[in-house]
This record gives sequence, C-alpha cells and structure tokens, in this order.
Amino acid sequence: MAAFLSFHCHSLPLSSETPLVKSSSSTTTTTVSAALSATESAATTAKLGNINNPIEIETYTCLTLLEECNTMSELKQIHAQMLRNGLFFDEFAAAKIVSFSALEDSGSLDYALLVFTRIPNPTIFTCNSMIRGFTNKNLPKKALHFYEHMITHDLFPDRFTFPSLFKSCGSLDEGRMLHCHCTKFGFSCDCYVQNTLMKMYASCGCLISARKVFDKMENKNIVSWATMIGAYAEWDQPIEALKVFERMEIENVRPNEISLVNVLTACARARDLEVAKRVHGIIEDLGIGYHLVLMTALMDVYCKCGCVSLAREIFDELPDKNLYCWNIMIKGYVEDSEYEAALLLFREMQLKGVKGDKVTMVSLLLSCTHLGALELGKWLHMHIEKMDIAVDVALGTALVDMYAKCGCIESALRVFQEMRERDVMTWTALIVGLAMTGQGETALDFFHEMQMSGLKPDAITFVGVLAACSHAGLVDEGISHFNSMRNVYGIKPSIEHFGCMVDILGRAGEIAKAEELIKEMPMAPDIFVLGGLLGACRIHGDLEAAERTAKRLLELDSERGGTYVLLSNIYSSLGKWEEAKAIRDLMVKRKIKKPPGCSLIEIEGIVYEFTRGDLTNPHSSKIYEMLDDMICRLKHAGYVPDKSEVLFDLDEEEKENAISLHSEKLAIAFGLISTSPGTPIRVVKNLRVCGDCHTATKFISKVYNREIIVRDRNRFHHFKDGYCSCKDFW
DNA sequence: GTAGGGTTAG
Repeated sequence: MAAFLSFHCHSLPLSSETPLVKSSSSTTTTTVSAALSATESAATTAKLGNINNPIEIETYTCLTLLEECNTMSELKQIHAQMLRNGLFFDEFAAAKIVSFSALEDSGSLDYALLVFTRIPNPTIFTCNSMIRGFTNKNLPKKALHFYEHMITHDLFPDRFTFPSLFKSCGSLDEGRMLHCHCTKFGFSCDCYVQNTLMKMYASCGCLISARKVFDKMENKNIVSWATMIGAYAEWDQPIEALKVFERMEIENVRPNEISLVNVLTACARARDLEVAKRVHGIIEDLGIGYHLVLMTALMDVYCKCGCVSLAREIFDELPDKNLYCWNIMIKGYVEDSEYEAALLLFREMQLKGVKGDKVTMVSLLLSCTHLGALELGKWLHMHIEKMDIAVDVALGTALVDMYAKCGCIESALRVFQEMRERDVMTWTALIVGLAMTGQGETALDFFHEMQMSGLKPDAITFVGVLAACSHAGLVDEGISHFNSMRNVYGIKPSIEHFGCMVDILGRAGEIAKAEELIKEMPMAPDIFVLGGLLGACRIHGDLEAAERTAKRLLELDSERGGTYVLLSNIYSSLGKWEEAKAIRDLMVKRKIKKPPGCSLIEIEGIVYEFTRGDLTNPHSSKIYEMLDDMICRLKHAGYVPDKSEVLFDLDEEEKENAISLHSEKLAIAFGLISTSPGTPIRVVKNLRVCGDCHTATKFISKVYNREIIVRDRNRFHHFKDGYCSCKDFW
C-alpha cells in the first residue's frame, strides 16, 4: 500500500475550506445571478430567462432543470442558482453537478474538479464520478492520483470505485496493488469488479492472473465468459479460448453477441472452421437477428479458412458494409490468390462511395504485384496520393515491392528514397527487387548502406543478398556474406540460404563444390536445392551430375513434371535423343503433366492471359498475323528456332510451330500491336522462360526497337537492343 | 466486440 501511495501527488484539496460563494439565506426562491456564463444557449434562455431579464427559480425547479440539463452553459446557470438558494450544499444536488461535468460528453473535467473542491463533505458517489470522468477521458494517471488522495482523506472506496480504477491501470504493478486494495476493502467477490479485474490482467498480458480470477468466480455471468475468451483470443492463445467456450457450452450458458464475436476471433486465429460453423449454427438457432460485427467476424474466419465463397455469400447479404467488411473480403481474395477478384471488389467499393484506407491499399498493391499489373499499381499509387492516405512503412514497402516486382525498379527506388521511415522489410524488398532485375552490385551497395544505417539484416535479407550474388555471378562475395551471416549476425543458415549457395556455385560452374555443399548441409536437400543444381547442370552441360541430381529429385517427388522436362531437355541439348525420348515416355507412362505455361500482359489497365496456342483472346486473328510477321522478320535478322526444348515427339516443322505458339510469344505479339512504338512491353510468366523464347525475345527487342521486360517464375529478363539483363543465365 | 497491412531464392 505504501508503495502504491508513493505516486507524485498533485494538490487535490478535499477540503472543508470556505466555498467560493456561501449561501446567504435559506429562501426557496431567488434570481439568476450576474455570475452567469455569457454563452447561453437558446434552450437555457427559454428555461431561465436571460442575464438582463432574470426570472425567479425555485429549488425543486432547479433539480428538475439539473436532470434535463444538456450543456455546460446551462449547467453553470443552474449551479449559480444553486449557490444562491443553498441547494449546492445539498449532497445529492452537488453530486449531480460534478457527475454531469465529469461524465457527460459536453461536460468539463476542469469544472468538475473545481466544483468538487468546493463541496464541503463529498461522498464516495461524487468521488466515483470524478474517477470515472478521468478514466473515460483517458487520463488514467489523474484517476489513480484522485483515488490515492481520496483514501488518504479517509474516504473509502465502494464496489463502484474499482471498475474505473482497473481500467486506468497502466502497469501490472499498479494493477496488483489495486487488486490488494480491492480485496482488503472487501469487494473482490463482486461479479462486476471481478470482470473488470480480469480485463485489467488481460490487457496487461497477464493471462494467468486473469484466469485465476475467472476460476475463482462463483457467479460468472456472460461478460465473465466473454472476457476470458476474448483475452485468450487477443493474446494469441486461440486453443485456450475455444476450450473456455467449450466449457461454457457444457455449463449451458447462453452466449450473447459479444461472446460469439470473441469465439470467432479465436476461430480465425486457430483456423478452426468446424467451431466457426457451429457458431454460425448457434447464431441462427438463437435467433440473433442481423448483427454486423458478428457477421463480419464470421466472414473473417471463413476467409482465413479458405472458404472465400462462403464469406462472399455473407458479404453480399450485408445491408450496410463498413470498411472492416470490405477490407476483410478484399484480403480474403488476395490470400486465396484471386487477385482479379480483389481488384474487382475494390471497383465495387468505389462505386458504392466507400473510401479505402492504407490496409485496403496494401492488399490491392499485393494483387498488382502478383499480376505484374504495373499500370494498375501506378494508378493505385496516384490514388493513395489523391486520397491523402499516409504512406507509412508497410504501405511504402508494399509500393517498393510492387514497383520492383512489376519490373519498374526506378520507381521502386524513388518510393524508397522518399520514405521517411524504413525498416528491415523495406530494405529487403528493395534488395530482392534489385537482385531479380540482375542489378546484383547495386543490391549489395544497398545492403552495405542498410548496415551503415544501423539496421540489422534478418534471415530474409540474406536470402536477397545471396540471390543478388548469384544473379551477378559474385561467387566470393556470396561465400563471404554466407559466412558473415552466421559469424557477425548469429543467423543460422536455413535451407533457403543453402539453396542460394548451391545456385551461386552451380552458376559459376562449380558443380562439384555445389554437390559437396549439399552433402555437408545439416538438413536433407529439398526439391528447390536439387532443382537449382539441376538447372546449373543444364547451363554447364554436366550430364553425369544432371543424371545423379535428377534421380534424387525424382525420388523426392516423382510427380513433378518440371524435373522430367529439364532432364529431357539436357539430353536433347547434348544430342542424346534416345535418352530424351526415354524420359518423355516415362512421363507419359506415369501420366505426369507439366503445368501449362501462361503469360500475362496488361494493356490499358486490363490484364490479359495467354496459354500456349491460345485462341480465346478477342483479337486472336490479328495476334496470329503479327506472330507470323514477327517470326519471319526475326529469321531475317538471324534468328534460328531452337527446338531442343520441345517436349513432344513431333516432326521438325511441327516442333517449330509448337514453340512459336508459346504463351510469351503470343503475349509479346499482342503487346506489339496494342501499344505505340517505343513503349516498353511487360510480360509476366508463371514458369521459367524457355531457351527459344529467350533467344526470340532478344531478337524482337532489336528488330522492333522495344524494351521487353519479362518476369518469369524466378527473376526478370530485361531485353534491350538484342541483349538480356540476365546475361543468358537463368 | 469485427481487419490491421509490407520483405524469401530456386
């Protein structure tokens, strides 16, 4: 207690000093004094008359007016009256003045405090009003000081004192001391007090204490259950939350909306679809009518559990949607990789006149990033500026990432430079972006700058750094960063880092060293590590290592089409047609399919998708005309189709046709006819670019004098004047 | 009492 009372104490006289104005008589009528506030509302004037034309007021009228009072101006006039007629010295009436000033929205805490100091013998009721006032107006320190002073003046708390005090607790220490007081004064078995006590422990993050209070409660009400469930949900212990809910069901406690919202929050965190569906049933069984928050929480669980269409059904039936609803639904689509749907929903949101916030923007930018939709991304950036949405670290990072992954590294850099605050993620996004565009050296410069700025790189930053080394062919730097990761930053290399190292060594032709590293790794290699090695074997034509690696890869995942294709391509590129055919036959025998290649191109804000030999585009006939013209002009410039990567057993002419119909060629042809000369063409591909398309695109960039930026599964190819930024390594 | 966002290569 002594420690608790050691706060610095402001002077808060609970004195019996002479009030400012003393009653001069005990008459029951008087006139409105000249001390009235100058600002009078029309309503007050009607009730009380104005300053120059006072009317007489009786005490009982005063009390009635006090009940109906709406503004401070009215209150001050009534207060003045009460001072004249002596009513102020009535305990109940004075308490009313304090409680109005302290608790009403239109009130004034300063005034309440001033009045309080003039009350000769304040009661605990008045003190509680003050404490509640301080708490409600978010002045927790003042609430606690007031309480402290109150008890030193022998005014003792009642059961209404503690709930506000618990709400004003700033630390667990304060909370524990108040808990002691509460027990000492004998209120620790009051249900309301116990609920707020639980809430206090929960908001201090002390769930064990909250649970102790909960377990000790003899008379739990629905608020107790809801609070306990909410506490666990909030502090990311959803399983515990659901266990409490289960007990609540066993004890046949009828849930209310709030308790169900908390249960759903726990379901969302635990990804527990089953309980969520049960709650959905309960909502219907209990006949809880339409309840926006409850429906929103339910939508969120469905989204998080991958049932986006169920969420959408609820969403469509909501008569009034707030920003929560829109953001949850948009995020749901993004998480479900339905990026177009997310963007479409945003259009709908705009048509309804609902403004998005920064969370909405992050989700939408993420969609653009995945789709490679630079124009839409740019538009969103403008929209963010137009709508005055503050670009904070997360939104800025999303912008940097979007620009970088849409192949516009200059804009990514510009956003990065303009950001006021950057954290590890921001730097990492830029480093990875630079690495993907083949600007490995610049990426490493930024990595250096990041370290200079005092930020500590994390494991993900190092993935970017090593990728940069790999793309730039910087073997020694790669090894040195790999070592510093452990030695300087104490980050244990994970399989991702080993994968990058295998890639660095493999690209440099150090296949044996790469194989050695895989042997020494503390973990078993996964398909990505071995896939990287197999890719390196392809580049360097190392057949033996390729066969070894492919064998291990097929042991790990015999369903993976890419492995068969890569091995078959390696055979055919070395002229080993028999072996190549054997692999392809094996694929047919095992009924293994390669995922279909698909290319996206954005024209005037619309994303068009092409698959091999696609005829679904409305401009197909023009596209194929262009394609013929293109191939013809390329051949004229020296292009020779490379048919070694054709999977099917076709004759030579068919092979040539098969590769000329690759989705990226179609997308580029569409880009050429749909944009004005000189405009860069940007294509996003879901797989790696094939060797022939890579060669062809180099020729296109020269023949048609266009920059072509192709984002494939792993990186960017920036084609210009017949060259590619990947330096033919990918 | 409902969301709360951004960085991982191959």
